[in-house]
Amino acid sequence: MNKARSLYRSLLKEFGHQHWWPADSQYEVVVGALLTQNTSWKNVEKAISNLKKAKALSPKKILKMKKRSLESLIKPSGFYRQKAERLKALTKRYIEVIERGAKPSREDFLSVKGVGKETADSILLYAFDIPFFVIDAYTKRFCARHKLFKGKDYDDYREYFEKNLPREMKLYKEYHALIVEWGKRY
DNA sequence: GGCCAGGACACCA
DNA sequence: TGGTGTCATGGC
Repeated sequence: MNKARSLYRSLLKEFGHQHWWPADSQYEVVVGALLTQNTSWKNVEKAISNLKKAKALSPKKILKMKKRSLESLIKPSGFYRQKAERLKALTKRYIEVIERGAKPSREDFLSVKGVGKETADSILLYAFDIPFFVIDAYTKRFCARHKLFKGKDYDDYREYFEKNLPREMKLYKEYHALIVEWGKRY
């Protein structure tokens, strides 16, 4: 067993299953992926709760809603002006992807302003069940701390994990969630 | 009361 | 390509 796999086993043993991504629908995952950018999940929960209470957590509602109204609902998640703008753009793309029917590509979401690699991969993995390994600041710290891998940029790290793990969507989901949990503690 | 969160982008050299 | 400023709220 390689080091990436054995570290996964220790994380799972220490923290247990994380049950990511907590959401009632696929679209809710997409919304959460954008709102959680550089933001604690607690604050994202408040924003999503506001959207639910306003019965606005659907692609059509979000698109139809006035930007000011959307801003006030997602305010707790911070950066609310740009997030309102970007959430609308992402939602528009999401609808196109769904209506097209075919499996979404990374570029489908990466090309949306405000969606970078981590957010795009989070959407592909957690909303669409497509095995892209999600990299974040914790992951890089995790690699350094355990002398697992030293990469140059995002895709270096992603490829490292994807080459050293079986290509299983459920494993990718759990591993990333565990690394985040690890990162909060250490 | 300061620090930072489940980032991304613009602008600069 | 690398470094820095900006966006903003709420929890600890």
